[in-house]
Amino acid sequence: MTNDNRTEQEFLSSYNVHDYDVPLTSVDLVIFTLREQALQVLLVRRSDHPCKGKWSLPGGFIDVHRDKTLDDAALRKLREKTGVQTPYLEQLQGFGSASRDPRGWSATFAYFALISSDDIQLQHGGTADAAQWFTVAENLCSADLAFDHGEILAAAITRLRDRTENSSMPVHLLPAEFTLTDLQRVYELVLGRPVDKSAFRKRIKEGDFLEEIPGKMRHASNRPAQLYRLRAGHPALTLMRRIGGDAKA
Amino acid sequence: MTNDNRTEQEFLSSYNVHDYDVPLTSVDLVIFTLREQALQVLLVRRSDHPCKGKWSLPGGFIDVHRDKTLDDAALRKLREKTGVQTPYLEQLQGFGSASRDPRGWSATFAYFALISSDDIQLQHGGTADAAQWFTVAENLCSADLAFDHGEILAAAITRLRDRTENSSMPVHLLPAEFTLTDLQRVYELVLGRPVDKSAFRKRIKEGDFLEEIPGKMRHASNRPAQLYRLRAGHPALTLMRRIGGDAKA
DNA sequence: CAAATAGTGTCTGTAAGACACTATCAG
DNA sequence: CTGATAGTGTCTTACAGACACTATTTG
Repeated sequence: MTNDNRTEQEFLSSYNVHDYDVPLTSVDLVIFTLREQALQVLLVRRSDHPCKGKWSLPGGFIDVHRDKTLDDAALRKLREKTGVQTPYLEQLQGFGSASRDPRGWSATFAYFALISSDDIQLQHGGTADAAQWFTVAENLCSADLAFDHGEILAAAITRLRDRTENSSMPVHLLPAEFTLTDLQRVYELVLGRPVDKSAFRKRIKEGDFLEEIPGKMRHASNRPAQLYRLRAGHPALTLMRRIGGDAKA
Repeated sequence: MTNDNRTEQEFLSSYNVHDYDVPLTSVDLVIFTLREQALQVLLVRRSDHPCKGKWSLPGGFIDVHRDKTLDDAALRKLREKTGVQTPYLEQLQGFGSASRDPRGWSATFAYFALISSDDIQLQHGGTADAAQWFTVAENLCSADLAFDHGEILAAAITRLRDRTENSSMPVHLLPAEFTLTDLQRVYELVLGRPVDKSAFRKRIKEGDFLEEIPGKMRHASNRPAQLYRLRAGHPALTLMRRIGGDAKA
C-alpha cells in the first residue's frame, strides 16, 4: 500500500519513525590542538556502559529537538566540551556497522576540529565526564579506545596530514596572531619532518591567506618577528601547490 | 540512574532504541558512468511520498537486519539498481538536518560510485522505480531533484573533478580494457578541458597502475593502439603528481 | 600513395628545495 | 662586540606543458 493516491499530508500523518528498526545515529569529534609543543587530541573517559571506563572521542547522539543540522550537532558537542565557539570544523567520514556498538546497529558522523589552545576552557563538573588531552602518537590509535574510535582517530590524523601537505589548514591550530616561524613549526610538527624556511615562506605568501599586522612585532633577544593573522573574510581553507595546467581554461 | 553499578549485560537488557527520538538514517548513491560520449548519473523517479514524482538519487534506509556495514548497505543498493557487483565505491559525505525530509530529522550517508557502462544491467519491473541516466551538466544540480539531492550531486561532481586532477580515479569509468587515448578522453570529459597527450601519457606511465595487455591491440583504419588494463592487485586509487619534498623522510 | 590516429622527443618556463647570505634585535 | 633568530637571494634541478615530429596501420 505504498503506491496509492494519498496526498503527502495523508502519508505523513500515518508515518511513524518508531514503527521501524533504525540505526542509532551519533556524532563524534576528533578535536586537535597544540599543547606542550605537541599535537594533542581530546579524549573523554566513559562514565557508563557501554565501554565504561574506556577513553573515547567526545560525541553523542543527535538531539533531534535541539540540533537543526549535523554541523549544529557537532558544534554543540564541541562547545559543551571545550567552550570554543568558532573552531575550524569539517566533516571527516561516516562509520557504521551492526557491531560497533553493543546496543545495536550504529552509525556515526565523525567530525574533525582544530582549535587554538588559547581558546580552550575545558568544562568540568556537572554531567561532564573526565576529559583529558593526549599527545598524538602512532600507538594512540591502537590503544584500547572505546568502540571503533581508534580507527576514527587514525582516519583523522591521516586527513590532517594530507591537508597539511597542500593547504592552509594548520593555521587553525594557532592563536589569532603568530609569526611565520610559529606556523612553520606547526607544519613540521604535523608532518613529522623538517621544512625548508625559504620555500615555506614563498608558498605561504603566495597562498595569500595571511596578512601582516601593521607594525606589530614579537620581540625577543634577537631580530623581532612580524606578526601575522588570517586575512579577514577569506575561506577557512586555502589550497596551495595548485595543480599544473590552467585549471580554469 | 546512568552512573550506577550495573554490569554491561544489565545495562543492555534495559536499553531500547525505540525509547528515544532518533533520526531517520539512509544511504544515497551517486552513480556515474560513461554513456553516449558523456558523463552520466543514474536517477530514480520516486513512486511515492515524500517528493512523489521527482527524480532522486537511488538509495534508501539502512536495513539493520541485512546490512552489516554502511558500505554493505551502499553496495546492496547499487546492485539492486544496476546489477554491478564490484564498482569503484567510496563514501562521499554525510548530509543531515531537521528539514531535509518531511518525515522528520533525517541523515544520509552519500556514496559515490563509478561503473563501466558495459557492466550495467538496469533492473526494471517489480518494485523497482523508473530509473534513467542523465547527462551531468551544471543545470542538473539545480534541477528540481528530491530532498537535497541536488546539493549531494553537486558535491559528488566536485569530488570527481578534484580526484581526476590528481589520481587514477577515472579509469573506473571505462571497461576492463582500453587504450591510453580512451583514458585521456575520459579525463578531458570530466575536467572539461583538453589535456596534453605527451604530458598525460608520461604521468599515467609514471603512476604505474596500468599494464599493457601483451600483444593485444585495437585496430582501426590507422595505426593500432595498445590496449591496457588495471594492474592486478593494485589499489583502486593511485595518486599522481606526488607532492614535492621527500614525503617519506 | 593519403588519411588518420598512435606514440615519442625536444625545448622551455616555472617553481621548489638547498643553502648561504644579510638584517636586526637583546644584552 | 656576540649570539640568536628573522627574513631574503641565488643556484640548481626536476618536471609539466607546448608542440612538432615519427610510426604504423587501412584503404
